[in-house]
Amino acid sequence: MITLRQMEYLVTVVEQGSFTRAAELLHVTQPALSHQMRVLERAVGAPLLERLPRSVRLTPTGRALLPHARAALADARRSLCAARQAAGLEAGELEVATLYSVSLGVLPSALRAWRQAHPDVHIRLFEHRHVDELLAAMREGQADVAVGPPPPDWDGPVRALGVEEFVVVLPTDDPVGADGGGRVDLGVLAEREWVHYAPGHGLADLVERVCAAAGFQPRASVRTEQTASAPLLAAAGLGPALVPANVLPPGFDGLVLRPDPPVRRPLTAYSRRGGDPLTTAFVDVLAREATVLPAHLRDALQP
Amino acid sequence: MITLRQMEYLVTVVEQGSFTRAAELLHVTQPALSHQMRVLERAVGAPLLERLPRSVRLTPTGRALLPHARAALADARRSLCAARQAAGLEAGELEVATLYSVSLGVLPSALRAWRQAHPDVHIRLFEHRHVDELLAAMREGQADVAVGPPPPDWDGPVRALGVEEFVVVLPTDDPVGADGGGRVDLGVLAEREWVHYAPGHGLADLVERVCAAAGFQPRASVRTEQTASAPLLAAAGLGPALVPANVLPPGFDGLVLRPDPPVRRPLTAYSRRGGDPLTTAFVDVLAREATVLPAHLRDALQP
DNA sequence: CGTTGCCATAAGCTGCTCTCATGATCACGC
DNA sequence: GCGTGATCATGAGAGCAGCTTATGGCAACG
Repeated sequence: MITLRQMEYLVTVVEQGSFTRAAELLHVTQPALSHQMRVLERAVGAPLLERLPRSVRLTPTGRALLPHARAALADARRSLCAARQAAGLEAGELEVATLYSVSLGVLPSALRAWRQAHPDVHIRLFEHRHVDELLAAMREGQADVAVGPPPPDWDGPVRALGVEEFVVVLPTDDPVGADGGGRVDLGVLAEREWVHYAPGHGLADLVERVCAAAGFQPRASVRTEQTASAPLLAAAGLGPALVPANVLPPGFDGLVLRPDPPVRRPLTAYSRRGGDPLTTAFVDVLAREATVLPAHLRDALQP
Repeated sequence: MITLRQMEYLVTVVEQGSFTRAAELLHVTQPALSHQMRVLERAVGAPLLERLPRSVRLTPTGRALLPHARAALADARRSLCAARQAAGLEAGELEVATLYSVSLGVLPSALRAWRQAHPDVHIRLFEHRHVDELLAAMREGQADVAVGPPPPDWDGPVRALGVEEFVVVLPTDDPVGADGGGRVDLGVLAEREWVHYAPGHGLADLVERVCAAAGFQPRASVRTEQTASAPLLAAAGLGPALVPANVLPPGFDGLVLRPDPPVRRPLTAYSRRGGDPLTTAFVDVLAREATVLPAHLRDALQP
């Protein structure tokens, strides 16, 4: 059975007159494209393309097939478009409220998937420094959906997205990393000066609460407003920082330790009751695509 | 990206009003169908089907999508049809000449694949008892393509299909099978009465030739005109038979031994020069699909 | 003649598509 | 009300398809 993908590949090769350029456009490698064209030719039973040294041209067989291939691709696009219009998903604007750290760590992958599936639905993002701010804004009707910790006394739909894990960041050569098997008792860092968050920043409260549970109040070497700065400053030697694991990029150059006991924060997507199809669809994409615990740290953080 | 298969599945479910019946028609299981409908609904972002206890009905979203799905499927079929018509592959008659044993062992799988891909191209089969007969018929222009051993002094295209392996068949409890590790020196069977082939049958010559090389002339308990009978008669105890491995069905109830030295016969597809697209396409299918060495004996027969 | 451009092929990895097994829900008949 | 049958959903596992990386072959060009 020939596939829409094969037809799309053929159309692109013909338009570009080159396997190599078509492969680039399609975001696959040339051998994959070459192979699929062969598969398609075998399904038909005759060559569709004539490979010339510096170009590619259609055979008469290929010329007969091409317009129907284009039509099939157009029909497939129209089927999706018509279905989405019927479901109210084709266009519009979706308002998303969240925390700074979430918009840095968890959201990007979900937003990427969403834009791919719904290119004409605009996203408007509201960022908040603190959990309480976020909830208050939602109660006042700020956005269609919020992404944050479970909201107390919320009467609309609440969808669990996963549990964020916090990690301690230090320079690669910090002596605390020499033993402990990738874990650290926060009490060991009681005398350090910490990379802390600015007052009113949601993670400041979390750091205070966690250190208090470990028996000390952290002194700050620096207080940052930007979640993304904290791991960089810590790796540079300004002191330990406690950050959500999901804000660390792959290949982050620093010492990453798990606090013992673990510091975790569940994340949810919550919206108002009687939500529209767009919001529902977005929450579905979030639940599927949000990178709450990034793959490159998942193995290291599991018990 | 939604696929033609998903659309085909949806159309069939809607026409049948039942996942179970649609799955039967499509020759897949119900869970596969159920899963693909879910995948499609996720790609769209909204339900397409409403599952009722004894039936299935379309949602408004599904109703919007369906006509375009039908159109895409129709365009895909037209693309294949148009391409094949341009290539001269859509209809017609193909004449195939071969040996009795080949039409029994090697050809069926290739013909099955051919009929699937080219349902409107009729096959006319000419069977011959002997290699020389086959070649003479082809020289006289009998068929479009012949399947048999390499033809001497043939001036058209010759395509190798693989090498047939011959095996000795005996009853399961024959003492020759007790040692030898699945192999047998034909000389050991010199005093036996053989299940032989009728004079003029191509395999009669081959048996005579092979036994002469082992130093004896076989006596015949029976001479059969039918290649398919030989293994059955041998397994029933009328004597050893030498048959192409590919005529043995899976689960054949008999002792199967490899002659030592091995007895092999290459097979080719040969046709006249300047052959038409249909013949070329058929030879391609043959080269890909012909079961020269069946999978269930392949491991046992390898060195 | 050497270099560059471009497609084909092989090997290996990952994700998709299927099957089988099982569970949940509903309708129907006794 | 209970048992049975029909039907779709979900989970686990196997095999296959589709991809990537590496490499080779061929033709054109300087």
